[in-house]
Amino acid sequence: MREDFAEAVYEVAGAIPSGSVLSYGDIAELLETAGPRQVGAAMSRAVDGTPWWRVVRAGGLPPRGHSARAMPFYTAEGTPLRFAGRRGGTEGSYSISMAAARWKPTEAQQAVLDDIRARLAEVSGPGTKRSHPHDWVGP
DNA sequence: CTTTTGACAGCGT
DNA sequence: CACGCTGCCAAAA
Repeated sequence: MREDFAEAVYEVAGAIPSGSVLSYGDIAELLETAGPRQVGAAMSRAVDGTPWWRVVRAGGLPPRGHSARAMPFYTAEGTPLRFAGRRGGTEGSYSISMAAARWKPTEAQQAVLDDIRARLAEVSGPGTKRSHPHDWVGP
């Protein structure tokens, strides 16, 4: 049943509740497949309707080249932000308070995420997987 | 098959 | 705090 990596990423993104966020790395870790860059690559091709602004960089910075477009969503959803300088209105430079905004899934939500991961792993199950005998670190 | 390419992460300067 | 470098890993060329 062919679950694309990108598909899995979109499902996870869609599972993030309003007002919360996950980092690219978080999602990569969740899926136990690939790394942050693949998640970013997938998000860049996300279809309209995907809550892309809820997937941010580890440091709390919004997706490259999309900070301005993301801002309204954060203010609307009440996502905890921090502003540079916090002196007057230096807007344009802001970031998300990861400590406060980072999504902490409940058990039920975690189960859903696990399911997504499992379906993704199904693709590279026994048989289709080819080990990498290449990277042995040798004595 | 090899090479290039990212909406990244982490550390050093 | 702002760059710059290196590591990363799957997909596309």
